[in-house]
Amino acid sequence: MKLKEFARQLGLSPTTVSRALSGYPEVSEKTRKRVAEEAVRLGYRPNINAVRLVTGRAGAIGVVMGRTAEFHFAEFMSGMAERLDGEDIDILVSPTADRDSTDDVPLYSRLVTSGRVDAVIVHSPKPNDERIALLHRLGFPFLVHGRSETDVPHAWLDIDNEGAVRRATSHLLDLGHKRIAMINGRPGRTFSLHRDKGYRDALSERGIPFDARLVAHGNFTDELGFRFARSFLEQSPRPTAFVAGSMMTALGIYRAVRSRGLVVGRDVSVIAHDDVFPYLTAENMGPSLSATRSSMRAAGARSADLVLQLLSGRPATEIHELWPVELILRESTGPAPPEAQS
Amino acid sequence: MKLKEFARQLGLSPTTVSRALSGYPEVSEKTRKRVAEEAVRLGYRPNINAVRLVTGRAGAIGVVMGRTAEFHFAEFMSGMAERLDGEDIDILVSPTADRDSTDDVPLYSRLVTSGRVDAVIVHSPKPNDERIALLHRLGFPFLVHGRSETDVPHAWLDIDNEGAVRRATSHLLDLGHKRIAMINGRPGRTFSLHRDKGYRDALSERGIPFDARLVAHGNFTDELGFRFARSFLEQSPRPTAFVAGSMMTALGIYRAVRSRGLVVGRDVSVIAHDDVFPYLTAENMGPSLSATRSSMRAAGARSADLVLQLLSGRPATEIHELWPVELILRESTGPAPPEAQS
DNA sequence: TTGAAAGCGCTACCAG
DNA sequence: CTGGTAGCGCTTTCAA
Repeated sequence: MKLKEFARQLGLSPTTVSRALSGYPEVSEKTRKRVAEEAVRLGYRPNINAVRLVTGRAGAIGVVMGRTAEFHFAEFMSGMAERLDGEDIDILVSPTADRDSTDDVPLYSRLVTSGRVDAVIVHSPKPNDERIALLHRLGFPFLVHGRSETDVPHAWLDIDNEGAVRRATSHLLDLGHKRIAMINGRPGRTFSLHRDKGYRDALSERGIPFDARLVAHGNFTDELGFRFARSFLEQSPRPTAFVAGSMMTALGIYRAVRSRGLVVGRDVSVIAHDDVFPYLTAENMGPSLSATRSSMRAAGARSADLVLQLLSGRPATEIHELWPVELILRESTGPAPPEAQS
Repeated sequence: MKLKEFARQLGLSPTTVSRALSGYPEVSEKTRKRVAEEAVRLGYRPNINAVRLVTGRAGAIGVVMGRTAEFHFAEFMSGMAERLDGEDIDILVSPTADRDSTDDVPLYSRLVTSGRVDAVIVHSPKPNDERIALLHRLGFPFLVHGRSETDVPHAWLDIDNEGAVRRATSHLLDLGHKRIAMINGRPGRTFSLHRDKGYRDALSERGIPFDARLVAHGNFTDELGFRFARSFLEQSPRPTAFVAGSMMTALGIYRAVRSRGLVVGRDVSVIAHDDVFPYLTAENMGPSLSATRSSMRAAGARSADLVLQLLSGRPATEIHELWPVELILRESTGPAPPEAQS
């Protein structure tokens, strides 16, 4: 059913029907109501592609899915979907075969010029991120999930990675730990750098020297968590505590600790960052995992919300949100073992 | 830059340019080449919404993201993206706030009539799935990832869940296990039913009676894996082996086994289904996890491929693929402990 | 408050 | 092989 046909059945002009459906003020309440009801009854829905052509809006927000970050990503998108429900805005996942293409500049370029999306969300930026520069140059609306250090003004939403890790590390120091290892995220990303900073600052506050041999960077996989933890535990004296970038990393660390005949929470303490997954919970690990905690789903929902604001004209320079991170203590953290105290 | 303007700069008609860019055969090779080069040079890209309006194609494949299945889902989508790269077809994730909305019929209905997508992929069907009936009724192209038992002819891609679990169970029986528990997926879904069947058939082949107290159904989370495994292990005699529906479930089982002071691979054997995640690997669990294995990413890529075939006219009735599943034995499986043999 | 008509940018039919 | 042109279905001036 087309607009023309539908309008004729109502005895109205296409103009009036269009206005009624779009909620324009100049249509009488009575007419609007009638149109709305009949649309449902007769199953009339405007052709979305015609609407898009004429309005110039794509009706979608673009995201680029990198191969490495995807278990976070699904949660984020889920949150977006939650917020976008009923908004008539879609989420467009940009196809790419690239391995680590979250920062594939040509891809963003294509996405923007293709007219498929009204805005894009940039994930895991670097301090000096080319994607941000590109998007700004093109004058295209975008929101950064994370932070960069670019001069370019832009909208962003981030969690306080630095503060979270500082607190986690300080807490371990409070417990008497002196050799604290950190298995951080991909090198070069701002969130990893912020976490590095939080870690170093906490150490230096207590006058504990930074030891580069206790810090590693890489993707958030159980595999790397295990490998790095194994190698750290071979040092002498070995670390008595770990700060980990993700739940998957923590799984690897737990396994490494056990494989050395040690016990998590007694011989070795672990604090990880928990993005709050429905299928893998810090509380349910054995022993339950102390964690810095911030919901990826909530970030996705709020990001969608902010993009919507951006699209309705709120200046990007006004849109900056830094979320605090909770530190939740469970069984995986305990006092440093006596032999390490000495 | 619009087509008209671009064509004028080339000294050609819009018609010819359009045809050249779309690869129509009636354009001379020379002209086509020139047009293609100039398009890149001048940065001309057809307005996608105009193309969509006039062709009636949406240029996107729709997927509905359920809240519960999402860690599989990201892998699947990643695979789709891999295949769709360069095809000028997007993946559209349909926004929904519903908890378990993978089979939200009104949602599919809206998705189809909205004109946003050319085809949809249906996940985790039930034997008699309403979504399939709906899509068939509407005459809309779709591919089912999984199987149903409906009479409606349709395209599908599935893995051999029944065979996989039959082999896993048989293997455990070969090892002397007699009380084998199964923690399966969501009740009512065809894949869960197929796995149930594989399990029961393997038992009955050996004349071992089916015991409903050893089977549970639910979402694939570590939490449920743990809870079910705990409760099974409280039985007397307790099960000496588990068949698990997912890696997350297996994590929960491992923890439950350990929490009872038992050892996986010695006191209790575990085989799980592994969808092959980059961030959590069966091989890296402790002990390494024996698994039935089939790549979700590969399924996503192939599904996208099949949808493309569907859209280019291949009959849905021809598109049926059943993928075999590997059984990979690692350390989590071993002979039934002697006391259980008796 | 309602309607007529001019496009949005492109494809595809029909001519040449 | 190339070009003119009629729409695709809708929104939005402008006029009534």
